[in-house]
Amino acid sequence: MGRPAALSRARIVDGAAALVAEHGAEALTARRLGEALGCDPSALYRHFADMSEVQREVGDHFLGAVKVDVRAGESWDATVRRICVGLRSVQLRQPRLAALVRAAPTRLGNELRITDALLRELLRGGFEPAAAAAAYHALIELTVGAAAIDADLAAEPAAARRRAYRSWRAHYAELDPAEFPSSVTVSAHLYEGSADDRFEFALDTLLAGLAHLSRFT
Amino acid sequence: MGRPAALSRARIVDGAAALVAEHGAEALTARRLGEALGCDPSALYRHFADMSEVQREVGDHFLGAVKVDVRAGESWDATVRRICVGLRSVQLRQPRLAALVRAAPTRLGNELRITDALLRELLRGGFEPAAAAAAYHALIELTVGAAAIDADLAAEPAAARRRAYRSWRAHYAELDPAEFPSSVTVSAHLYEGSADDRFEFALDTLLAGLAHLSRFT
DNA sequence: GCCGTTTGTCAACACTGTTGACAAACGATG
DNA sequence: CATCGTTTGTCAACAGTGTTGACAAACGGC
Repeated sequence: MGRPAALSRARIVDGAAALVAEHGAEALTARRLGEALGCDPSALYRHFADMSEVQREVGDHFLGAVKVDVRAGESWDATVRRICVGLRSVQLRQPRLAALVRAAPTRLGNELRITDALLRELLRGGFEPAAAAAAYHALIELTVGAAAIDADLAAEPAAARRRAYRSWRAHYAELDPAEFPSSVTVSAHLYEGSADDRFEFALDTLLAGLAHLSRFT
Repeated sequence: MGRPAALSRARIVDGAAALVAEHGAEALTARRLGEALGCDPSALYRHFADMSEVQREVGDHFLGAVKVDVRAGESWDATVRRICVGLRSVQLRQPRLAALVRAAPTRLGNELRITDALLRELLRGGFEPAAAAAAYHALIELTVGAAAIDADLAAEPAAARRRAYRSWRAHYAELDPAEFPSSVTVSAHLYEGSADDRFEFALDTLLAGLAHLSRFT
């Protein structure tokens, strides 16, 4: 019944993911996606309510790269750390898409997988369900949030990133010491090292704080 | 020399801030701003390189609402907490603008004020400059990052927020226990309470972790 | 063979940021 | 006083964006 479907949700998401992988998330527009799929842009609306629905699915598609397997002998906090670092790296690779996934949980396959793995490790680490939920939210806020901050610059080549950090550092160093004394004092260490270093320090510190809340400590 | 300027950076920023305060950040477009100021949209480009420059200045304008004063007898971590909570509340009030300010530090007046106050408290709290910088970055990543996550929903009325949280919680509760056992176990506590509660738990836990790194402990 | 449904096409609408050519209005100069 | 150069705002246009409603093609069931 009805004209045979050349398109499907799966074909559209695949095409969209390929487009994003090759030309970046800003290339994911109705017209470019239609061109890539050999159809009119408006045909997409037969399968998705709007473009943001396509973006959500593509976002979850990329979350598939995050490894959440259990490893024998690995402590709960080491596993949590590994999952958060992996989640961050995926989000940094597709900054614009990450922006769409972070506001609300997509509750699609890959996101559920990651959520369940984090909760699994927290329960294993001696957190009661209520404490595990609180710890989960704290970890996600830091991980996804920090990725949101670092995403734009992460898209630039490493040399440009270092240049930006150096220029910001210099800016703080040259402030008026009377008005911004602490900034001038600390300036040499602001934006020192990589964004990954800074995130991992924050994550380790948060995990240390969380560890004190476990039943096992 | 030259035609007298009816516009100025200050007038444009004021008009833009008023526009944002009344109609939200998505109303900040060249055409609407031109209309509000009674000039052609293209006149803005005589004073700003592009619209993102206007947005940065408006973003910093709103940061003026964050109180960073010192209070006699308040511990360093209590002050840091207060500043972070204040910063978050401003960012939640103007979610779209916050998105533009977070990728790179604007290094404009109000942002510098907040940065200096946080560093001041960390130095007072017994952190060496390098440690203070690391702690500052961790606090900013959590605060600004979490705001990025919560911003969209924060724009909705409280009833809609609670409805969204309840619906997500229900979704986790109804997952297949064989595939997502931990999610089902914890589901009753996911997205429990307000986003502010969750943020403040994360902030307190991070601050507890940081406190162990101070010279004074 | 017709009918209804599904599905893709096409043209249009209402937006967006941005640019280049033009004109008005001023201060300084001859 | 007239002229010149500079500054500043206006206008029209370009190249995009998401989205919608009318239309036509292609199929399964009757």
